[in-house]
Amino acid sequence: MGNEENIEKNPSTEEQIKAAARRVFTQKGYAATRTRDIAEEAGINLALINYYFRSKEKLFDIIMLEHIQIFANSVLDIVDDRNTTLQQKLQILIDHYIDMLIDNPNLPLFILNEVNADPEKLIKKVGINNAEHKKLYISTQLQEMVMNTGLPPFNPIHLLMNIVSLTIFPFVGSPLIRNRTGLSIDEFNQLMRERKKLIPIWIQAMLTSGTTGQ
Amino acid sequence: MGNEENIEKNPSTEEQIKAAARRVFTQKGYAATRTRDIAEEAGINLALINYYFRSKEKLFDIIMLEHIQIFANSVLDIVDDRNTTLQQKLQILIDHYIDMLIDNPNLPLFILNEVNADPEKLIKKVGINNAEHKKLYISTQLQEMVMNTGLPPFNPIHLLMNIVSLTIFPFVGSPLIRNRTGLSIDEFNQLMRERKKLIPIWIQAMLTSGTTGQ
DNA sequence: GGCAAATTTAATCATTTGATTAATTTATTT
DNA sequence: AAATAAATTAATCAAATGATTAAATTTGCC
Repeated sequence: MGNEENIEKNPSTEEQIKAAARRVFTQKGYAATRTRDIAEEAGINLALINYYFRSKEKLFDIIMLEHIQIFANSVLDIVDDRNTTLQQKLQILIDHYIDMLIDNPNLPLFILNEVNADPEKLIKKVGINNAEHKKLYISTQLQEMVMNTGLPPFNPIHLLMNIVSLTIFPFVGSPLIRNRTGLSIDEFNQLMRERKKLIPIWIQAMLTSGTTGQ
Repeated sequence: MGNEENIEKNPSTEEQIKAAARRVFTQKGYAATRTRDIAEEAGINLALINYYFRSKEKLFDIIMLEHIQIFANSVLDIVDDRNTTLQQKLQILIDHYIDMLIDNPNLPLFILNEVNADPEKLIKKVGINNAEHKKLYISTQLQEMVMNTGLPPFNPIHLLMNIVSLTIFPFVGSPLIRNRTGLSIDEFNQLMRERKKLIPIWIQAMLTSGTTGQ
């Protein structure tokens, strides 16, 4: 009992707990989640959570890290691909994220909350070290694109915000949207899939509208 | 002691508690907030919270209701004004909301969370009765606008989502954005003020781009 | 089968937390 | 000023909650 090392454990129960924790944490957030909720959801004895994960917080950290990885997953590859145009990258990213969000609809709110609770802690924990700030190929492409349009100097932050807003926000607001419109989950998801085609068009329209920043 | 009626109370302490509760609840959410946090923040004795507000939940409901009212405030008037065009309405709404969000930056995440926790409960509590679904003048204007463009049939939900997304999401993501970009609060707010002019232009660009719905 | 390690369980602990109580202080009324 | 009501405080309660423990059970191994 009470062994400190991870010397070979039954992955089944451990994974059961993680799966339950994933569901409960993501749906209710850290503070509102009771370890007993997780135990019940997983159908296991309460003590097993501490047996396998030492503490509620350690378990949470694991789930959080996984979620961040889901979020960051493959994005670097897409963004740093030298064989795709900017437009192609945008399309691929939006496709990727909307599919991911349909599968994990309450991921964004969960992450936004934890970032809000303590931005430093999360960044540190996940370890998005600023070494990651190496020049990505997409940056070069953005620069070029801005040069090539005869448009007034261009603030890329607005562009980035817009893409992220248009893609993610509807999922964050989905409970309210669905409640007000009466849309079913399937109908809502169908709308989101429509946005895969629409968002790139809208972004393009913004760009050629002549103003995307001061 | 323990009187049940609201027969005249010192508004000072009561308001002090409400102000503290507003800050703490909005910043940490319901579950993570301890009544002791509120008492400390207000600089009053813990028991006074129950003396004035009966329970944590009752106090929370009051704060929440206030917040919703801030959100809904004056919107109906703007939206139902027969003397402004659709474009003017859009501009006024965005101006209004961005100013409000600069003053209350963590209001959206707070509300999104509580809606997410229990959509029914919130709607019921706030009492957005569907009687509110009377025909607003803006609906007529939207219809007309859609008719007047020769564009393919138009899904207003996307348009609404886009306006709300572009306006609100940057505030929800602000901790992350600021952390990543190194922007100060003032610089961030300046960006948001820029968006007052930009969002209507972008929306217009979307509309004339030929596709805003299936 | 028998043994040791790993896993699981039920019971319990110590804190935290929302709430209450009884006593004290302050304000209001007569 | 006395009496009454309102507001405030310190102490405490009961339930909830994260965590631990010791015993029981299961598993893997010879």
